[in-house]
Amino acid sequence: MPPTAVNHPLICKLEHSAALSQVERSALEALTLSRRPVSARHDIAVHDNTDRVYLVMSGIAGRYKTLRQGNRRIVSFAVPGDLCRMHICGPSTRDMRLGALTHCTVVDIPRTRLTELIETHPGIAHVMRWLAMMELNRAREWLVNDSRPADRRLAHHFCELLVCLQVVGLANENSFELAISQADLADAMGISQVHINRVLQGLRAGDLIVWSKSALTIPDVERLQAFAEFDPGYLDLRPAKAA
Amino acid sequence: MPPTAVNHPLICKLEHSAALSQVERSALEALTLSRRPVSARHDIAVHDNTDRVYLVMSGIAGRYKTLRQGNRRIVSFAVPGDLCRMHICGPSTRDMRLGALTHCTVVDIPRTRLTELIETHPGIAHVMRWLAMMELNRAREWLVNDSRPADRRLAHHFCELLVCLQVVGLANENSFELAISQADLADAMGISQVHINRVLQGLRAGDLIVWSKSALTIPDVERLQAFAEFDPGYLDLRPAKAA
DNA sequence: CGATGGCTTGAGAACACTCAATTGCTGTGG
DNA sequence: CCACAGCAATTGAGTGTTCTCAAGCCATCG
Repeated sequence: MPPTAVNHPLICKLEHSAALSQVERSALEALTLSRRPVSARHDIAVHDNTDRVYLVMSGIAGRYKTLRQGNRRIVSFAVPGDLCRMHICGPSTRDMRLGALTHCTVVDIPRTRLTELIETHPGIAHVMRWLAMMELNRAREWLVNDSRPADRRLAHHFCELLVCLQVVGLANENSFELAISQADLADAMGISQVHINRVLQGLRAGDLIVWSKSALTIPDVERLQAFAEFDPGYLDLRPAKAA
Repeated sequence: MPPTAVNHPLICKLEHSAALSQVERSALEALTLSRRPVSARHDIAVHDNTDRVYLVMSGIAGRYKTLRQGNRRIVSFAVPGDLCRMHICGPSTRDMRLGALTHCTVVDIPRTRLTELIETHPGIAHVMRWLAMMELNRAREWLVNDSRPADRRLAHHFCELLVCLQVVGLANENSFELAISQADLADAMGISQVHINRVLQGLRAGDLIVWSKSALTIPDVERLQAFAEFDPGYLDLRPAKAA
């Protein structure tokens, strides 16, 4: 197999939906040559610039909005392979921001070039539709998750991260690197920093997770999934990559 | 102007994104001839049937999921003109349900016929992409909303409902019919029935809303929007319908 | 008249918040 | 090597929100 499919998180992820032709893979790869570092706690997207799409190549970013009261709500994580600001029209989402939670490497993609690719390559158009749908499923799953008690909610996030990082080869069977802060996690769950600390301690005490030195390990994945009521179906990933 | 555009909620809503040709309007209309009543508290969608899309013509429905613990979380409302179960692939969303909150009239649309329309009419394809994007924006806005205190959160839902119903001509400047129960509202907000009752009393006491006899009136729309921190930008509706 | 479904109220417990202080780690400059 | 600043994690204490359980009320409908 070509090394590009393995190393390139976007292609890696998209091919969990449907296989791409070699031409399509190359076209996508050509889009993502020039990379740019973004340090933690800095915004990736220029606020009112809507003619660019951003691809995360490494690190973890977050789509978020800051409320008048001052608290920030992260509405989704963007891990390597995730395209951001795809779905924008007019001045609509001008107050939804995109920031790096850890140090990130990103690619700026002109929206027009991506549109061209979609119009000329049916395979790319197909996987992009799949992407939009999966993002919607994911957002609604986060809403459902918001109704769960905090400990199960947090567990659910960990389960989702595990699967999403496995897709791009950044997690093994039961662990992955997670360098974000507790404050970021709190903002993603909609609870306070003090409280997430105590919830984390609860999960640790129950041997559901081990999180030290930026490495998160899940001793018993099935047990954590059962605890979180996690069912990966909504991510709609094919069981395995059939080269 | 033709009466169909005024009376048909789906066309009415889609034309807030971009104008459709007369041929496209007729094609959509032809899809939605046979209507079916669904009484309150009954599911609209057959659980594991994924080859149909549902269009709400009257009443209010909700997309929801029931958690193990027994509580139900509504992740979005479907008002007249809303297409449901558009975005499904594989067995993914098998546990996300679609139920009528009030008495509803719905149209069952074979997914294949809608796909045909999208493939043959570029205008329809365009507005469908807009629709998917708006649903994602909306879901993320609900997530942000979940971080607000309960009274502001409820106010935000009312503001959104007002705009969405105005789009299809089911709300006037500051009021609309709202026949759903407090329990439904509670499930949409992720709080208990007892609590929503008290939050409602708070909004009523502050003269922010009047809700009696299934009619919701907002005495001062700007004041409620300010209270809820509501900005309709995420719905991406054009200011007015230009015939 | 009784049944039903929805709304309202009370009371105590559980959960999550804020404020504030402490600890530990890490990189930097002297 | 130490002092220091900055950031993240932790802990305590008191407060406020939201929950559950339970009962009562009020329409509507047969």
